[in-house]
Amino acid sequence: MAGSKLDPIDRHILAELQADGRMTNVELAKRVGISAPPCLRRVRTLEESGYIKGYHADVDARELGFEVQVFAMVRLQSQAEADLSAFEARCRAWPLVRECHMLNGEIDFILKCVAPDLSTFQSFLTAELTAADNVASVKTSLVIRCAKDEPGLPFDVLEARLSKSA
Amino acid sequence: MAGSKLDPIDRHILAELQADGRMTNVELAKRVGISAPPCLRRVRTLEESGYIKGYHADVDARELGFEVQVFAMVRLQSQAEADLSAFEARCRAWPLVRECHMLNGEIDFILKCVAPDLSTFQSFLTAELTAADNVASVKTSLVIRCAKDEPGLPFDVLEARLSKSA
DNA sequence: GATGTGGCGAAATAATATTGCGTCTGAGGC
DNA sequence: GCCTCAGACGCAATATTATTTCGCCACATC
Repeated sequence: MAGSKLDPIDRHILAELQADGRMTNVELAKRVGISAPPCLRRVRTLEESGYIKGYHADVDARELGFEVQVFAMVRLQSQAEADLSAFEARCRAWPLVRECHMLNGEIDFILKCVAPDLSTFQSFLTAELTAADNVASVKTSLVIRCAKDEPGLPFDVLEARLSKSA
Repeated sequence: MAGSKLDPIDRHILAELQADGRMTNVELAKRVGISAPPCLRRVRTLEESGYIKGYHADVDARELGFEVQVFAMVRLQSQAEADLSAFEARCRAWPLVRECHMLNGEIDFILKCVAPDLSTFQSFLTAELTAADNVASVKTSLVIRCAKDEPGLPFDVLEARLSKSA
């Protein structure tokens, strides 16, 4: 099973750094119950082995002037691999598109977009997204409000699972 | 306009910390072109005023055993505020639900969910989500692959906008 | 029971964060 | 035009943290 190369201390470290990525190493060591040097070694190992992909400040979108958040459900005309890849590459190049997931079912892609205001998004939608090659249809839904936006993963679910299989 | 209380250096700090939240203050100061003490003062101010909501390690979901990611489109029977809030509260309590956004249009909510495997998600879907009070219908779409998942905001868009209005 | 591997922690050192303070610049009042 | 003051800067000093070094112990292998 994936993740089983990690011991409980490693998972504890990941959970703590997921919750507060700027915690000092001494504080982290205290919380997971080991001393600072081995704790730092574990963190470095987790970083190098890819368990930790990076650290990011969580910046308030509204405060910064990004008032609008939109989900766009995209259907393509062709689902040939070359066409899927081409669309993904286009998404990566659009700064307003923050996430692009390929889905099963009738919708091919779901995009999470941000914009400073509605007109900026509308311009993007009509001039770029809908107009792009191979795009059959785009259905957009404005985010009215956000009830939950937890970064990362539920470590409690993971722990429960591992204790069962043990 | 929102964000205009920030000068270019502040925005530069936000952009850098969004890209690498664990950058040392001396490195950050070097990049934004001021000395360390005022740089740290600015970071603290940005944290206290809520521009920076927190810092998080980005943990690899697959490596940790979360193989499955799903978007769930939920419609409710009643859209009265009390019923909306009740559903949101339930979402906050479900660990597999990482994001819950209220949308305009025919879909009331979109949920981003993770799970260790498909059967775990199916159990959650049938026993919890679909079975919850006031839920009229749930349409789920499995994420086949993720082409883009950028944390945070496009600062280049913001800078372009501000330079135009100047 | 010898031996090697891996992880731990104490101590020392290097780097970083943080505080205190003197200086400069720009806005507003006289 | 000049004075004053608030805000922000940078230097230098100090406190805290990160990082390296090294010896010790537990466990698995033979």
